[in-house]
Amino acid sequence: MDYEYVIDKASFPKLISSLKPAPYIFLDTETTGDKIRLVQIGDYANIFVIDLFEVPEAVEVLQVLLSAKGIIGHNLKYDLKYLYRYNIHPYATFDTMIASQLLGFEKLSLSHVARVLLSKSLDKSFQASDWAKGTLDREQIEYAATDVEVLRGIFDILRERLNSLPEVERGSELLRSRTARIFGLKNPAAIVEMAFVQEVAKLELNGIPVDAQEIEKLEKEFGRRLQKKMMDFIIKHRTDPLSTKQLGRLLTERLGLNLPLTMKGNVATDDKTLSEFSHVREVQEILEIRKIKKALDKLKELRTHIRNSRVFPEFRQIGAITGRMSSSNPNVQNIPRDMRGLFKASEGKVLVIADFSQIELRIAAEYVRDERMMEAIRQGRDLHRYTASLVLGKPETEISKEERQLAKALNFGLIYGISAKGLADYARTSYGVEISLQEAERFRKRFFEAFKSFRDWHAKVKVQLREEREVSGSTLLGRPFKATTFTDAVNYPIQGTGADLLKLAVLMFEVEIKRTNLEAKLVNLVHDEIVVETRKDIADAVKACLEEAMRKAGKMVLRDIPVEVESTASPSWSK
DNA sequence: GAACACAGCG
DNA sequence: ACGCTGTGTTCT
Repeated sequence: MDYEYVIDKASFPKLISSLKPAPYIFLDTETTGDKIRLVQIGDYANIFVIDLFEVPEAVEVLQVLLSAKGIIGHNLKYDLKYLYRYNIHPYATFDTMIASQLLGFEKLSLSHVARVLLSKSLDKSFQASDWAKGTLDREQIEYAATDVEVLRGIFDILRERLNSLPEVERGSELLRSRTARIFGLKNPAAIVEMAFVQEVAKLELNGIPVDAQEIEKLEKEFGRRLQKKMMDFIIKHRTDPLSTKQLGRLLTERLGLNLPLTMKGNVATDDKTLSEFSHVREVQEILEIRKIKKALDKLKELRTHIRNSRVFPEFRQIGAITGRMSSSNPNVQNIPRDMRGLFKASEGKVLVIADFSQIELRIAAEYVRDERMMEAIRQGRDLHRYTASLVLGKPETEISKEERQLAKALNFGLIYGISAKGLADYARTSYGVEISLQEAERFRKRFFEAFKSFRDWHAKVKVQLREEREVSGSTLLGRPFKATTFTDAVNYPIQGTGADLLKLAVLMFEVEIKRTNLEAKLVNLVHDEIVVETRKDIADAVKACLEEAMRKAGKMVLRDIPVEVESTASPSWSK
């Protein structure tokens, strides 16, 4: 393998002139704590290993060179977070790890992907070597250069595979984007994911502002309250309220409650089960302790991650099989609604919060092209009320609250893969609507008579599963999926299209913000919601930008029905 | 350390 | 009934 180790300014002219013609550059970095030691860059003919400890001046070369280039790397989020710190902003990105994930790989390390695609084994033992030492070994530099060589090989194959995915009608605008043109990409979902890598890197760098003092105060307060309640409970019942095993014995053997069993044959003591016995004192005590415990856990989780009045969660770009993101350390996608006020913008700033209304139902309607539901959405009707009126055969004005709730469960059933039993359970546990299995079956039937395209779709999926044991398909932007159960097969395309839409909306927002010269920080993404931090004085303009971006994305993904966006600007995340 | 139960979110 | 993560207890 041919490479050049750059430790002197004298190498710059050669580096610049040889890489200048390349539209994209393969890139990797080796880092020490908060510093970059090596930047490996190359095209199909050259590899340069730049030692920034030896020639820090190379940063300026990289700033200029990469500002006009696409970069290709494995897990680029990692490299970008460093590069941004050095004010190096590549023009476009292609992440081979994300590409692999999109194509269904489960093991994602560069060495595994290289082994599968190139039948080449990679020695990764140097990755953890000492990159901070004065003079690097020849082996270390060679190892660093190898990564670029591997990237060349897997990029060509991954691009080819992405471009071989079945074509979709939506998102043709994306084929003119810089990402599509530079890397030669044809699949809209892949184009979105590749550009989105930069957004995830920024999201992680931005962090989310919190009220650190309030979190600490509440944690102490909840800690005291929990301790007291726990003590009382343990003394009174000689039972640990956090042990479901002991709890099961107390509730059934000693208190005589008739509780159902869990899958593994334990006594079920979850919230839904116990809510039927809320007249029992002990049950009230348990539920109260659980509530406080949960709040305390969340406060603790947040507190342990606070730095400078912010938390910096890790976001996995494709965290769910459907393409949704996930968040951890701390998880900021499952913050209890009544704790969102703890996420506070600092003085002079606000959070702009926007979400898509009923987005999955809208996606489902267009995905299966159910004319009746699409028309109802176009007319801006209350969809749950409308469904209730069709299923029950009476005017919308006569639909009771309970009937609307039942219809809501039916509509959700579309997204999750409905069954009569599932419907009855869900209506009871989530909405307190009690219906028999026969009634549930009747409602389901009426529902599918009203929305025939959904009936046909579900039937088709079932046949396909029986015959082929699996369903392969794609979201509206062409994100591929494979499902082996009915519920997955009907849910994946809907949830997946929702993921496509949110990511595209964030990209459009970025474009809109640049165009209008506004300043705004993306701070959280929660499946159908975008949270942005900005200065108070420009909040209205940023809010308009965000709404506009989300609507534009909505029009690209759903061509035949409107999306609706709700937004507010507020000092905190709560509304 | 793995598996399970629970609880929070969309 | 779909998709996640964090914490705690219990099993192996």
